[in-house]
Amino acid sequence: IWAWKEQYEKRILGQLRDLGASCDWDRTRFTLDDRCATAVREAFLRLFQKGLVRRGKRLVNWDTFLQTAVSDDEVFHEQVKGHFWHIRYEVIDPQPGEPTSVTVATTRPETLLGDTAVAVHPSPALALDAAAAALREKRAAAAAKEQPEIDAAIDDLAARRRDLLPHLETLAAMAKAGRHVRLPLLGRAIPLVADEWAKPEMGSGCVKITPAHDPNDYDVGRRRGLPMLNILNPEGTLNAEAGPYQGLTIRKAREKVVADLETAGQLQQVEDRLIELAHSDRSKTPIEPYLADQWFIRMDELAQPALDAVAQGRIRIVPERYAKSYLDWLSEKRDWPVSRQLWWGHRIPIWHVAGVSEADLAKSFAGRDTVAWRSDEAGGWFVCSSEESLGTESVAGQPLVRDPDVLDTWFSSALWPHSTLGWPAATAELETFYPTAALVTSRDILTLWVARMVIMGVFDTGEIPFHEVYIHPKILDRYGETMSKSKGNGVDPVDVIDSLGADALRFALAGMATETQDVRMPVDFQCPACGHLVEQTVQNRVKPRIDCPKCGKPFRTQWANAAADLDLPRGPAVSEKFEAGRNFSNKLWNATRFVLMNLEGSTPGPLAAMGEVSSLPLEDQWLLSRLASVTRNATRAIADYKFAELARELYAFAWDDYCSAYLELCKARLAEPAHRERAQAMLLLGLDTILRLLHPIMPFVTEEIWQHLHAAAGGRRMPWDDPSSPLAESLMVARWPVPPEAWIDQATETRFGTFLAVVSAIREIRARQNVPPKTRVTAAVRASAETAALLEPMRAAIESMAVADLAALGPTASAPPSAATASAAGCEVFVDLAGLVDVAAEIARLLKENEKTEGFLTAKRQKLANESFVSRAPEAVIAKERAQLAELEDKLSKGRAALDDLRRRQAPA
RNA sequence: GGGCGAUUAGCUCAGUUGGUUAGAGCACCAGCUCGACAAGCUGGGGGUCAUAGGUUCGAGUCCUAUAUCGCCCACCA
Repeated sequence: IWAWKEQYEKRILGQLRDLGASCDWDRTRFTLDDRCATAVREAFLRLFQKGLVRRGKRLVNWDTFLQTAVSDDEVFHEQVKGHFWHIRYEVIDPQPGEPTSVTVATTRPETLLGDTAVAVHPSPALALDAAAAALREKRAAAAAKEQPEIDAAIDDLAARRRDLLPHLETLAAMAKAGRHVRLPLLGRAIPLVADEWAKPEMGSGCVKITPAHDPNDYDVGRRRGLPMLNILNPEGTLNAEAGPYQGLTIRKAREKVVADLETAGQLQQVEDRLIELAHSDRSKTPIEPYLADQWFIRMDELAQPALDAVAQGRIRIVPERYAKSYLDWLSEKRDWPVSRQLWWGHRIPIWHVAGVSEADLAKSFAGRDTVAWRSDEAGGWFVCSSEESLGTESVAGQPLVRDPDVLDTWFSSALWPHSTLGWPAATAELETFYPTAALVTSRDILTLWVARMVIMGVFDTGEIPFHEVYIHPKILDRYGETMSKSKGNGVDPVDVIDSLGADALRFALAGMATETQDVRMPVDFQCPACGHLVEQTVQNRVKPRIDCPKCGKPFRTQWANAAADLDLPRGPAVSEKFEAGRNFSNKLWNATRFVLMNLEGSTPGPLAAMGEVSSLPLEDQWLLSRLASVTRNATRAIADYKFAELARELYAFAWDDYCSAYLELCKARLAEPAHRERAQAMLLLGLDTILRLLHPIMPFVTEEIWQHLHAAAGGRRMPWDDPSSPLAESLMVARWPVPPEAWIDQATETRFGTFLAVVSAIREIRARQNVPPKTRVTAAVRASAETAALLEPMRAAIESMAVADLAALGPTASAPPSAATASAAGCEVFVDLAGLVDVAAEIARLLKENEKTEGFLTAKRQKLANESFVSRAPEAVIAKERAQLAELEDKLSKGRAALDDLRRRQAPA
């Protein structure tokens, strides 16, 4: 929304400026009256009444075309051709041996009308030495070809030291003695001051000081207690301070000042040079630094409770490291400038009235606690009120004139937690929902927004506004830059929703929400004609239309505005990042189709009565164990704001465990009437649980599936559902799963892992021997008696999943005469390929495999031979290493035997 | 100038209190349309964990320095 608003604003203002229009803010400004306006006025009045609102001065970036201050991020710098004017200021009553004038150089000669001092460095010799030392250091570190340039600079400094230093020393002494110079053209006497801002290594070593129109000069002015003269009117003409130049525009004034200096003989030199000039992003007009009266909120008292809330842990910031920047920033207790010169916003509820006494005010507003006032220290009064209609009143015949400024957008935002609940009225919502639970936001507004919400929440209600603050990562573009309105590198989420779905978007975003990392998201434009992906680059990302490099047809982008562009088909900005989410939705949908298809003819009821877990088949015990541990991990991930972990855990469980393993196993069971019912129940249990766990990050597809399940299996109950009430109408209000911890069994998961490894080993042999998928093979598994015993019940499953007949399973199982081998989880797997086997390929693979095993074995032996490892490492670690060593030795000997076997077989051929 | 963070596969990212052979998705290679799913299935290749030191039996993980990048703040940290 922000980006769009900016685009419109820029376009409109740019066109106005091109037409030579001027801007009258009093007519364009309007006040915002939303449900928060009352809260804003009330909160401001309370601050005013407590003496926490003050009037003060501030140097702002002034846009003379818009007649408004712009914030730092609305400023861009551009090199322009300009001049450097060297101007002579005469010294008043020079003593013998003193110079009669000083020379300063400026790119903005008209600002001399606002000069209130000329500065020289207090100790020029030291400053020159420091500069020379810095250059020598730089020379030592610099590459050879840069050195001549640095040498020249060092020589220049030496020359300055010789020729200019005595002069500068004299000036520094004069500054300390309180001498003055005469301001050209206006004739005012201004002091010569000593300040480090004047650089002896640059120019004449002297610098003019215009505190009201230059940030550095403003600092000097504050340090030296200089007067600050604003010589500009808001629209960029000179004001009465400029004397004879009053009423001229800056440009005209500059021409006239230069001409007059020339006439007066005070212009010594004019240099051409390129100048880095700040421009307003909104109007493209050069920025004028401008000293303006602003409203401030005093922070000294207000900040402390907000500081304490985080320091004492009543507000928890996640990730924790951000608490530091919050505390550091608040502890400065810097006053908050709240007035803004914008064309929309909440208008400051302060009116000004002059020519009345305090008694008049007291009489006019007698008995009204909605009005407060304070002297403006110039004979008038500032009146603050929570009543919007105050401006229609008058005091002793004098009008109340409202302050033209609006409040900083963060002022109303600071009230958000309580104003949206109805404050200042004591509503039921406020009572029920305040303080809120968690605030989720981006780290760059931690101070701007979060800290101020805490401050204002505590000030207005006496309570902190929330207990936890979650700072989420930011998405960057392919170059690692923050997506921003001015760069135009944003992605419209609606494009993603249109092409891949809202769940794909949300799932992918959750997957990106890791604790530390900001995420790069390369984006492409998708050609609507041919589907070709056009990489979004710095060049094309701000264009309203792009010609597809493949099919040549043009399409429009999100920036299209002209009628001709708007007629083109839209080329959405897409990213493959979201495809995994779309594919996952699809996978869930298809798995559901399988379950529904196999539920036909059954009417599932409560699933609680499944009997002793230990009496269930291995795969069912395994599913329950996985279900319980995944649920536990997912629940914890949500509580800890670890959304990426949540997404990964559920993706892996649903796809690999539920679909690839369990669902495949069920195909055989569903075909047998004796096992069908239990398989149906277990499939439902798994799917239902997955839906509930996924719902927070994939709300739409899970709800849709839930509704379908309602039709087919509305009578089902999970063990954690209330058996006496009907199943939840919507997934949104269904109970979060709470499987018993007792379901979790590590031994079961390990055993099931062995089974999967055996299946995988047979499949691997098939793949590398290019056995067609439907061709049945004969396999044998040599395993310890213990392993064989637990694999025996899975025999049918192995056979169906690996498309194999298991000829032998046990410690004595032997390799068929012509076999390919593989090892899996301590078992040896043989596949009889009778004549089909590619012996040469098998030998090559075994050689490679054995070599790899030997490598590990050598490393392992060395480790265990290392005296310091064996004596210092924990017992468990050493035992583990020994077990691995034994396993590797076993694997190698089997590998070598298989190799010998194959070589013998190959020899006769 | 101050502070915070990052650097791991071609790309985008995980990696728990230091302990098996560092993982995922996409991309890549080979083979597959079997009644859930080609947006899929099965298998595979691919990494000196930015660089240099240090601590440790053991470092992607801890410490120091360097380089590069990002962000916030800047008269006051």
